[in-house]
Formats: sequence, C-alpha cells, structure tokens
Amino acid sequence: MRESGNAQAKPYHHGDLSRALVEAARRILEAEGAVALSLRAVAREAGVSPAAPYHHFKDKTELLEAVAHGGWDALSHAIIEARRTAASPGEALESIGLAYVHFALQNPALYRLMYDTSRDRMAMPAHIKEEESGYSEVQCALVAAGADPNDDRELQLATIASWCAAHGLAEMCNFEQFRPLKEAMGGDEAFLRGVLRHFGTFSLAGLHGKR
Amino acid sequence: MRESGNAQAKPYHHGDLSRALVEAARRILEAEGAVALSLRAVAREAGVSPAAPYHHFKDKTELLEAVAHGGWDALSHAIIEARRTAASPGEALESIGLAYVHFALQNPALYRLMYDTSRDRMAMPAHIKEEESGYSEVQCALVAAGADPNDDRELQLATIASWCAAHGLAEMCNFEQFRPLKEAMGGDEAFLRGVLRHFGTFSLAGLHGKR
DNA sequence: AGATGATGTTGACACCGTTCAGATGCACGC
DNA sequence: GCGTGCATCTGAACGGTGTCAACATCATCT
Repeated sequence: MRESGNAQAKPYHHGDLSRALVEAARRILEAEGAVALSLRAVAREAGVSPAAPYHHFKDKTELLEAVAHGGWDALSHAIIEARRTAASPGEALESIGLAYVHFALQNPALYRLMYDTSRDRMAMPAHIKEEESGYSEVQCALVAAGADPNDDRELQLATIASWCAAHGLAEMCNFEQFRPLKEAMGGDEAFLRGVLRHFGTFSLAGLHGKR
Repeated sequence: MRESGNAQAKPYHHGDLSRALVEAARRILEAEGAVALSLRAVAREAGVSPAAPYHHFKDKTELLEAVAHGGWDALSHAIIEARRTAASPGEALESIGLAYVHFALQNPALYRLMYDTSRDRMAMPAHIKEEESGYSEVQCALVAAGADPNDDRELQLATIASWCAAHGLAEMCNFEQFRPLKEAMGGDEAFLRGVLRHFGTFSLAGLHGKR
C-alpha cells in the first residue's frame, strides 16, 4: 500500500511493470537528468523493489534501450509531422531539420540516451529505416527538393549526409562558442536556419552538381 | 614499485601524479573502454590508493576533462596535419574531413569522452577556437576552397556546418544500417568519401549560391 | 484442490565516488 | 643539521549502485 489508500492500493503483483518502469525512467530522465537515472531509482519511482525490474529486463541496458526506443518513435513522428505541415515540398527539408533539432533541444537527456544506446549497438533501431519512419521521410523530402529518385546510391548518401549533419547540429548547437554569432544573428532560430540553409543547399548541390 | 624495477622505483611521494593519472586513464580507456573507466581503476592502474587522485583533481569529472583536453589537442593536431599534407588547397576540406573521421574511428572511446564532457559544459575547450587550432584550420580550408573571406558571418556558418557534419558522420558512420551501402561502394573509405563529397560541395554551394 | 510458473521481496556481494583522520616524507627556516 | 610545516598519500568508512540467489505470493490450468 502506498499513498493512494482508497482506489485500489497496489494490486496483486503490479499489472504491467514493463510499461510502468519505462514511464518511470522517462519521468526521472526529464526531471532529474541522466545522472540520476539508476535502476534502483526507477524501481523506487515505480514503487517496486530494486530487483523487480530483472523479471522484465535482463539488464539496466535493456531498460534504457526500451526508453530510447520510445524516443525514436517520438522523433520519427516529429519528422513525419514536419514534412506533412511544411509550407511547400521544397521547404520540407528545412522544416524537417528544424523539427529534428527542436526535438533534440526539448528532450536533451532522452536524445542523448537514444544515441548513446545506438552507438553501443552500432545501429539505430531497425524501424527507423522502414517505411513511414524518419529516415524514409528525409529521403522523400530530398526527392521533393529535386533529388533524382532513380540514382539510389546518391540518394542514400544524401540522406545519410543530411541525417549526420542534423545530428551534429543538434548536439552542438548550444555550445557557448556559438553564442556571439547567435546574438549577432538575432537569436537561436536565425542561427539554426543559417546553418540548416547550408545543409539544405548542400544536398541539392551534391545531387545535381558535377561528379 | 611497478614494472620498471631498475630506473627509480616509486619515488618519494610519486613524482607528478596528475600526469600519471591522466595517462593511466587513457590507457584504460583504450584498452577496456569507457565502462571500465572508474576513478578507482585509474588509481589502481597508477599504483596509488583510491583517495590519492583527490589531491590533484577535485572530481572524477575533472580528471575526465583533463583526459578529454588531451584528446582535443590530438584532434587539432590531426586536422592541422591533414591540411598541411593535402594534395591541393582545394582538397584540404576533404582531407580534413577524412582525418577527422579517422581520428574518431581510431580513438572511439576518447572521441566520445571528448564530446560527452563538452556537452556537459555546453562548450568545446577554449583553445579549439583560437589560432592554429582545428576550428581555424577548417575556416582556412574553406577559404582555400573558394569561400569569401570577407563575409565573416557566412564563413562562420559554413565552418560550423562543416564541423557539425563531420561530427555527425564520425559518430554514425559505423552504424549497421549503412553496411550494405558500404559494401556496394567497395569499402568504408569509399563510403566516407561519398558522404564527405556532399559535405564538401555544400559549403561552397552555401557560400556562393543565392540568398 | 494442488501443482506450476510468472512475478515480486529480502538480503547479500562487489564495486563505485567521496570524505576524513592520520601517516609519510620533501622543503625550507633556524 | 635539524625540527617544523605542508603537500601528498594511505586506510577505513559511508551511502549508493548493478546484479544475483533464495524465498514469498498470486493467477491459472488441470
């Protein structure tokens, strides 16, 4: 029995702990940062003993991967939404780039966790490259912006380049070194667009240009 | 006394522990990865008690920052060297990009540590932006490749864009999703050059192009 | 009803970062 | 030359962590 004495106080075993643990982890991640995200703290937050998670995840790592998985879903969704609501197909790329960076800035701990676990496995979660996911959305936006959909190799390279560039920008965009430039440009938004403009043009240049 | 029994075996107090600790940390980092990099393990490796480091670094974090600092120096050096030995000024950018990614691939744990500590402080170490450092080298390479040295704002944006792109590529380039494309292109090197080619052209496009 | 298996708890182990009181030995004033 | 001061190192301790084995509890199937 815990704080709620009236409703149903701590059912038989728990219900579904897996989900509760992942949610607890995300709550801790956003409220107190990655440094406070211990398995014991998650168990505590979910109102359960420190060993309980081991019946649902073989590892702390496995729990974190589940949390990261949710993050990738959210990011994919943000990308899809950005392309859908872009002013014109030609501007979809910039729209996606902005949405991507905004996601990273609004969920910094989660974003970092996503790439930490990905790098450990040397792979993004599989569903990111399937249909209707973030990756294919970028590909579509590139085509909409003028890329040749028949040259698969160049299209893939451009997609990868775009993704890498957005990732790098997302991770570095609030480094202190950039502050003077940001202020000179009148704010973060202008700065982001400025850098993204380079990314936006590069893809087309790379696809259309010589060689 | 440690492995070297003849020279001077464990001097008075130690000699200079700071340096020894940083070197021990780097050894552990490369041999066993970041997960094994505990303060106690570093002290153990340096042949000293677990509390000894606290007379030289106020924190584990401070030690790690010292290690990362050395990494930034090495990276800067690699960049300078890459530009110096480039076949032609116009190819300096691609040369730098390759050197950057190679550095990250050859020192993965160190590279990751460098950005982890940087993100925690939301800043790169200050000396990376000074003269004769990596950042200014990229800027020079951009100018050599045709960028307008008088438009400072665009030049800065291009430099940042290049850096972000290289960083993203360095972190993601051995994700498993890219393996088929790599094989189709005949190896990692070709793949890297393929993506870098997009980066290389983008900067110029961004600098010369409309808007 | 009784066995079974999934799920939760308790207690333990080794390790971690950090602190503090005390030992150690170099450097310097007399 | 020698004692004193001070930076440095050690040892033991505290609370926290990930993980595991042994035990408890409950849902369900026969």
